[in-house]
Amino acid sequence: MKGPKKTVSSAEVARLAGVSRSAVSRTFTPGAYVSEETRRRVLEAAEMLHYSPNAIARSLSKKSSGLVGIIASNLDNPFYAAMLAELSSQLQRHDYGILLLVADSPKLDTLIPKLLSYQVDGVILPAATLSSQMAVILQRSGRPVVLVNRYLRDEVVSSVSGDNVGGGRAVAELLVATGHRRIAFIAGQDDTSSSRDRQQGLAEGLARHGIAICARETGQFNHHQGAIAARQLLSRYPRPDAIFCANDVMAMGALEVAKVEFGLRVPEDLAIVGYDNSEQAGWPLHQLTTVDQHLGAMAREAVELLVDRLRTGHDGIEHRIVPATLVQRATTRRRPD
Amino acid sequence: MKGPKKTVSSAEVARLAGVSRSAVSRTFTPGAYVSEETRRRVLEAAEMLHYSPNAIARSLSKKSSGLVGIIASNLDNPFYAAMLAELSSQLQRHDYGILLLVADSPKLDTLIPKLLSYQVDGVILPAATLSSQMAVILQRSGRPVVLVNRYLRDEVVSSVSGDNVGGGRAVAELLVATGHRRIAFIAGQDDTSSSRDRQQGLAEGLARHGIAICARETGQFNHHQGAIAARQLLSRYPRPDAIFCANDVMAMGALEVAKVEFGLRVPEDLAIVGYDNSEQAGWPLHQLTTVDQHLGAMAREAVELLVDRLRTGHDGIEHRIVPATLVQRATTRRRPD
DNA sequence: TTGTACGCGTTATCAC
DNA sequence: GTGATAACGCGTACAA
Repeated sequence: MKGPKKTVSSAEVARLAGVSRSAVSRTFTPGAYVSEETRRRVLEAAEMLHYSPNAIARSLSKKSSGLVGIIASNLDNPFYAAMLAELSSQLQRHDYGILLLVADSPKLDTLIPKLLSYQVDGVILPAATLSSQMAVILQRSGRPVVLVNRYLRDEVVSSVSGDNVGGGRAVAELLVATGHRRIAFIAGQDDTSSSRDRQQGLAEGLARHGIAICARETGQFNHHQGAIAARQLLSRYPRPDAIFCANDVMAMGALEVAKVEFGLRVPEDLAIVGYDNSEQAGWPLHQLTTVDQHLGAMAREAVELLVDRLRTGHDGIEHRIVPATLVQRATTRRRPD
Repeated sequence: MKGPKKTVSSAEVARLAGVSRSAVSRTFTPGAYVSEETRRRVLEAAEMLHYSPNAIARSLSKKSSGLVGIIASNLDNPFYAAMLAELSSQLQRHDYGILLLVADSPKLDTLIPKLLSYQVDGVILPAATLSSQMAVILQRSGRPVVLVNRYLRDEVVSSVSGDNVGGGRAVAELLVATGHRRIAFIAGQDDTSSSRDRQQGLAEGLARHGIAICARETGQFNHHQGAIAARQLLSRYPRPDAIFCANDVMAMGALEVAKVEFGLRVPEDLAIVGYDNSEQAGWPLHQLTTVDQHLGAMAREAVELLVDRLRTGHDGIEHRIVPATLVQRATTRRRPD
């Protein structure tokens, strides 16, 4: 029993069913006028021929592909891997297909036009580090674009992000309440809004208690650089008594350096806080205090935002912020009540 | 400066350049007969109009979409996240677009036809756990299909996987050489070839020294279940002195249980070995001995296999195996030389 | 080398 | 309700 090597078209179904191509088309178009009788005959013929409508042809005719482009990157970071899965899931729920572009490749510039050439209806960019220039190029193509976990200063493109400032503030409050005074920050990449805002939130929160961030290093959002940054910070004198990292991966790097290399007890000698509440953060060996970004909600909002633009056709820029929640675990001291 | 809201076609370019549509088409078709003169004029006109060929229309005309479907799953497992990134990168290198399907969603059955309706030229399935039935459905659609990290008994569909048997054997040799005799195994999902083969390799390797696997639990390839499985194993009497897990994530779960709950010293009291050599396995806090699958090579082979089928049109079933390498770290004792 | 004409599979429009 | 017919944007024999 071999399947249909050759592609079978609506014309053949029409012929077999003894109707016109239009009838076939209507049968497969939800909410179109077809009598029960013809519908039945068409479906029967389609079944026999293993027919199913050609989405490519439909796209051409409808001038809309039903495809959404996702430009992913940093899939080695669990947060972005999970984000991709969540976005895909949401888009699939809305019946959109997904054209994936992984941006870690060098020749990204040539890949974007390629994505566009497939007539994607819209684009989602879940990325802290993609050049902002890219978003503008996409926007210029006339399709709705939504940035996730990052925004642009000039607000020229829609975005959904977590409340990074609020998250940073919550961390500040926790650290101060648990007796810390020398608080350091490990940033991600400098030009990302997420890292910048988390730092700002921390600074603001500390300022309320007359404290300033005592030191700062950059960790590029990855484990290795995070470890290096921590090494720098912990070599200072006086040593910080708390480190807030712009994401979990860096925090785990810092945690390792603190325990393994400096023999510090966490949280007695040093408190460490991450950001993202990735699955690993909850594992017994880490028990990392962190901030939950509510990744699922972010994905939902992003897709909703995009789908709304797609359905209604209006093209307003919108900027949504999803609240963040502090998750206390074992890398910070218990807060006195 | 707004971009082209309306889609611009080759006809308009042709008119502006004073040539026929064919000339435009040829200009954008690598290796077609166009004089330098016309090519220049066409490109100039195209530039002015911001024209770029419509891949959807081309697909319809050429009866080939240039799209490859990837059905991903378990993106929370770093191995599969990395695999997706690597496959994408390779496909992009070969100039293929990627239609992504994330299979964790419930209504997968309705999603596959959707994928097919976009006329993907081929499909890659990087998945240990996807139902084998699905692969057959895809195969039946007449498109080349490549399974990654899994194969089917009846060999009816092409595949690329790691040398799981060899990897298991290498682990057995290491454990025996470092003095272990009571060796347990934590399996992934039972019906997956990868888990099955790793166990078989272990069993074979041990058998050479007259040893049998002393106990076995199932951990579903995830951290939580891996921890539960380890809890079971370590509660037995006599306690195993080594545990081999079918992947790293489960091994890290086991490691935590051993250290935190049972207060065991690793590797003195208990050796633990994982599989995948994921990035986390190398982190200082884990230092997990594991087996490197050479994920990059697997992805390369898979794409090569598919692209070859696509270009040449021949449809032979092929089964490739990528060698695995043991990576010794701190969760096993030093091997005496 | 260039242009004409047709086909790709579908949907939209309009008479019937 | 139904069936011709014209788009949709492009590749490509074929003839010139």
